[in-house]
Amino acid sequence: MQAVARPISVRLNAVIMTVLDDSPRVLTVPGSTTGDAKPPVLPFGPLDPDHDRTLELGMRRIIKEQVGIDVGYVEQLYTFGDRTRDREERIIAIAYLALTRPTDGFSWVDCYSLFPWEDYRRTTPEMVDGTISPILQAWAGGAEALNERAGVTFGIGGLPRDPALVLERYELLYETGLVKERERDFGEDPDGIHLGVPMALDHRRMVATALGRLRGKLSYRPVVFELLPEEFTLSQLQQLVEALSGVRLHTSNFRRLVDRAGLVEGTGRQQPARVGRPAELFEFRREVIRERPAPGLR
Amino acid sequence: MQAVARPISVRLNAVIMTVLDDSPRVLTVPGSTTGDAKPPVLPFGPLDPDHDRTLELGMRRIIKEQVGIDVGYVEQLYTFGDRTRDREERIIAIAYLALTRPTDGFSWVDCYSLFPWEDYRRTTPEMVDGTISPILQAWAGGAEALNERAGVTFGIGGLPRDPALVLERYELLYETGLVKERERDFGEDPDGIHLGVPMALDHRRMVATALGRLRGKLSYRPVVFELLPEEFTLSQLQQLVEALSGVRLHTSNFRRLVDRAGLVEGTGRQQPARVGRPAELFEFRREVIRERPAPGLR
DNA sequence: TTAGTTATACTCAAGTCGAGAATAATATGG
DNA sequence: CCATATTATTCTCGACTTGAGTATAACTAA
Repeated sequence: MQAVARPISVRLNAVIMTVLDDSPRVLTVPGSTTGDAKPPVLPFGPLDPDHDRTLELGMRRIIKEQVGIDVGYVEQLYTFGDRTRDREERIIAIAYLALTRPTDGFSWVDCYSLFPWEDYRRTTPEMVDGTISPILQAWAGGAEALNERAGVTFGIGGLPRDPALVLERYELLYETGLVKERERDFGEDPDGIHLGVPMALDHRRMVATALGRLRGKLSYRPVVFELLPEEFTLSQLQQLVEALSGVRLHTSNFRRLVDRAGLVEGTGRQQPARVGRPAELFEFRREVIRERPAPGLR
Repeated sequence: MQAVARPISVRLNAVIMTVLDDSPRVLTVPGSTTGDAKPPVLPFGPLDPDHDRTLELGMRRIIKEQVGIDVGYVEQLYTFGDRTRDREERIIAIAYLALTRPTDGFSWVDCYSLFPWEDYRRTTPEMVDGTISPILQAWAGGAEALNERAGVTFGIGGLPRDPALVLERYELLYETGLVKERERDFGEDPDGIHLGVPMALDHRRMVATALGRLRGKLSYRPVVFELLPEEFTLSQLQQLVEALSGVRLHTSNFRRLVDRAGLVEGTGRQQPARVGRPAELFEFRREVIRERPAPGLR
């Protein structure tokens, strides 16, 4: 009594990121979820098996059709395909990360509204010690067990915290029911504490994957320059890196690093004066790509 | 005059790796390619949309069915889906990396027979300076243009070479027609020089992705211990890392690193004596996972 | 007992990193 | 015109890490 196999549909999802007003942001589209609450939705669409020669070209086509922009940097992130409850078809979602300079007229969602526990630029977010730590401790059954995973992923208890573990932290909150999506997927604890703004489907997980990947890439690929204008100051560069990584950096050490890495070249020109000493304008040294196997800001 | 859309099939591919006789190896199955030459094939099978709850569980099922083993470490690598010529269906292949200790009775293919340009343990492989460098130079149109990409990916011309760029090097050889698969896919240059043992479909590309990922992971995840017995000597550990990374390491610096990283713990026991001074047996310190966010051998 | 072999420990200069302090060049408000 | 605030840029220095070489230890085989 073998039933007809459930159909599989392959879909491409775009996490288009930028940095705007000192925050990493992700592009969302109106979305058509039924019901009152309309959580943000990433651009996505089905693979066209006849016309999309490669997956990446298919992704670019969908972005062009839905958002109207040609993105520069595109990179495959991860393929999501866990079965979700009561769905007629099995969806395989191939997620891509794309980078673009900030463009007006789009709905750019602040990543730190999605993941408020990820922004350590001012101080440790209050919710980490105030909410996450005690709840994870109770969930894990005591401080001993907590350290097993939570301590090190969230950097609780004086342990060092790796900014790139964005996905690991999101997954941990998902498992403990601290994000709304858990309730939606399993019907658990509708009155529980829910942190951060939820998104449709597993889109927030995709953004977590993207931000984590991007943070990791900063140290060995010159990706930041995709987000900057042709000419920029070193302060702008530093603020961009701080926004993405969610930590504050020591200015003179950062400059030394940028300098030693050979990533930029002074133009001699100066930024139109505002207040304070005017800054020199720099540009990306493209040659660095041929000089070093892994150029970045580690 | 819209024809019926080409059907899409989703398949899971396993790159099951081990280290045997000082070589990284990948498990292949008999395969059923038509024709005389039977290039090695990776285990793969279709996703069962009704019964595989997650992609990873589907992959484990297929490995169990086809190879008969339960693998420990499993990680998603990449999803391949470029359209290949004259095929009725569009194949989306989700590739996974799995690690296992060496097991008898399987066809373990030496990765360095697939990628002979990747083993720098004795010396720079002869083919790099002898074959690859001049051909890439001619292809790129002079030394100047070569440096653009080839110089830095292959470490030609005194440039540093990153062992983790296995995929980038394979792709470059593919583009220049130096691997057999290029001829097969595009019918180019059947009499050209072809380096390394080819595999079926895009399986060699998958193995390149796997080896590159594994080399990268060595430095921030304690993956090597998946490949070692419960107790091992530091020499065994070093040889394993050398085999995977394809470079020779300075012994006392390696030991210092392992020690400082807190990865192992002496058992007090000694290895059954062979020749020379007997070595102490060590075991993996699992606690390291709770102590550091990214424990490994950088 | 000697030579060969493998394992393990010590040393040291060069380089890198983290943190703080000092100096420079502008605008603004008296 | 001068003091002050503000932002940019440079220096310094100790602690730590890295890369390479050298020395010593513990065994087997002859």
